[in-house]
Amino acid sequence: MKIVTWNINGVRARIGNLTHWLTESAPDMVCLQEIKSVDELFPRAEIEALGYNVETNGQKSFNGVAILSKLPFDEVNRGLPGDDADDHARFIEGVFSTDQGALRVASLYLPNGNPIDDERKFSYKLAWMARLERWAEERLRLEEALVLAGDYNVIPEPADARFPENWLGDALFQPRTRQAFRRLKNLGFTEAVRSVTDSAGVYTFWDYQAGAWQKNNGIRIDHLLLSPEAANRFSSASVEKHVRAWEKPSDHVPVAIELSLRPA
DNA sequence: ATGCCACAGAAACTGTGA
Repeated sequence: MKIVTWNINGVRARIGNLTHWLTESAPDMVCLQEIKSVDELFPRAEIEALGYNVETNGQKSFNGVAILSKLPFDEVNRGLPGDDADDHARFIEGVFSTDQGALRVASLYLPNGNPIDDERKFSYKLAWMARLERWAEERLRLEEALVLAGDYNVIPEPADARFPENWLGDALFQPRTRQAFRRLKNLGFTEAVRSVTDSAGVYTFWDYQAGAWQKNNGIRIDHLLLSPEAANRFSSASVEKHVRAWEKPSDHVPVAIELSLRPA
């Protein structure tokens, strides 16, 4: 089973791009972030026509996440628990039946957190990460195949940026941000890409500005975390970098994993 | 120190992103 995370940066602006990629890449499941659309305007017909079930947690203008799946949804949950006052659409979870039992997949869009001296921004990011950690700890107790896929807005290590020195003052590379990501991983997750390669220069985002793509000035901020039950079925990971060179690209590219699971 | 570029929504600009 191929599971992919992709920050699409506006699903309506990029629906042609998305359907072309779905046909080419043929994923079983896709976690989208930054759909920038309310649920009513999400272009579901084009995606359903390719054989996908669609569940969204959208919002006007910003944020918004979705899961596209060839497997039917047994259950859908919207929103990360832990703060009833948080009205950002950054989280959706789906549960599926496989030959190995339940598969639980979350599509998450972690807050950017900049600027770091703005309490409303950076502390919101850290609070969101703390909520994610609590939620993940609870879910791990289920001992299911669990995949936390999304735009984490976290550069985990210096090797995950072409120019790490440029990111020292940025919320994506702050010590507290990196520590929160380590704390989450250390609950018992395997980070998919880093478990198959320790190479520097693996990036998932290149800014639109200042020719970042042409200069390969990238960062690795889109991640998939696997529970032990998912990691035991995990065989490969790949970054679909060529998509960044397409016409009207997202600034992020798809990150894919393969799990040896079959539909129930 | 800021803009570079891009999207959405309201409206020819602002907010947000990373």
